Amino acid sequence: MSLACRSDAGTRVDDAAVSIAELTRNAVHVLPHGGLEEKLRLGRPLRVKLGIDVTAPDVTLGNGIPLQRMAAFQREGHLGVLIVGDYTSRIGDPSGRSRERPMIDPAEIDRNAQRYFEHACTIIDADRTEVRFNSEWLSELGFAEILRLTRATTVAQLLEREDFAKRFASNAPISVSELLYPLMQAYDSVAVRADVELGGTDQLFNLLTGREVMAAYGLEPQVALTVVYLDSWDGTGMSASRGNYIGLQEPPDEQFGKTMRIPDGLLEQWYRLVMERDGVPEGEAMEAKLALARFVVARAHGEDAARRAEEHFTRVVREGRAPENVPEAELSSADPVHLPALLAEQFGVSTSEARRLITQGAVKLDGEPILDFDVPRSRLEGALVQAGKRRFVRIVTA
RNA sequence: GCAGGGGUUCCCGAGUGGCCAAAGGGGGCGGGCUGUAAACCCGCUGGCUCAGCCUUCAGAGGUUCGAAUCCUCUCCCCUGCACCA
Repeated sequence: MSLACRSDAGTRVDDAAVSIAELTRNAVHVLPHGGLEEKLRLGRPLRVKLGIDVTAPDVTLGNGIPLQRMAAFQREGHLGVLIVGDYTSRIGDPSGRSRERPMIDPAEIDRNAQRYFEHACTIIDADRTEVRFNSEWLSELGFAEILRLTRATTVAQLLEREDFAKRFASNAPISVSELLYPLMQAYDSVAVRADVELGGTDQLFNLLTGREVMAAYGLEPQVALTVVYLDSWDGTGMSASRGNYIGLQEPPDEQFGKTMRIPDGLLEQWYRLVMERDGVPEGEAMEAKLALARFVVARAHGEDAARRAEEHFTRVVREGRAPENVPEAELSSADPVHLPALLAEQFGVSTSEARRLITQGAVKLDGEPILDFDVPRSRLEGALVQAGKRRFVRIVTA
């Protein structure tokens, strides 16, 4: 595996006025107390670990929150270590109900890891990041070694994890392999000699188990640093599996539009977590949200893209006009043209749905609603076809 | 292994022989209002050149004029009990 970005270069560590506050910004737990200060006093680049999920289709803005912490460490000269749980995901979660779920094949994991890394690099510093696959060490473990690992903790301790505790209390099943999960993750910390491990608040238990296990292996335990979760426009945590996410590398217009969709009540949280600003500027919520959207796009795609995305948003969404660059499509030779088929092809909907859109008056030809399924070719040539507010296509003659 | 409870359309969840492409809610889409916010209102939400036809209620058979609903077998999930290292 050749992930391009490994470098131990630049070991500048300012031990003095390093801002702990900056490193622990938006942190919920930093354990143990004083642990981070102690690590920093070592005067060498710290190894800051973060486990990443390569089964998900995209890297989200929510994933970006811990990545931003990693970036903060990197700015101080420390090293980020991204752990790809390829081995862990190969084991799979046996409690899942989808029996069919095929093991993700290694090639796909590689692709996803590469993509994750590229996306993450909009936030973190590629030159100070190491990407490791945990199969590298986990696949080497023999049974005796695994038993040694399990001796680092006890069932009672593992059962303290909240979801385990709940399930245990309610007699819901807990598989042994699930119980082993935290241990595998902990072993990763041993393998990469982590000084700090980052994670969402739900990871606290796993991060602390990492400390236990490291100690059992005679290593200085890592510092556990958890950060707040980012809520999405539906008020629940942003997650790739729920589909309520903004991808770090989504097209600018998408990122902009989705950001504008968040409820005003989330502005304060997003300013704090995403922009790392302490307060929302005075004035219209709308203005604050526009600034936020610009920030999100600019970080991923640059200032120019952010400006264009805002222009696009203003033009298409606020003013209801057609965008500047409308994709073009050619007509097949039929006459009259069957509109549902055209819409289905151009906008990726079923013809049944296309029919519904037409029936509901959502489809417009040059701004005029059209209610017919079949339209004369002549009427379409050169016309701007619109479905709803956001889907446009220009018909061109070949 | 034994006993019981389950598997319904994107999700939750009703439905126990015809009125079922399947209640209700969520989500999504379209529209109104607007700031692609919130709140509220209306419509749509399996597929198909669509007043009709086709494919869905874990899977395979069967009963019936007719099955998501009844029977048989299979698969899977859950709960309890047992067994074993």
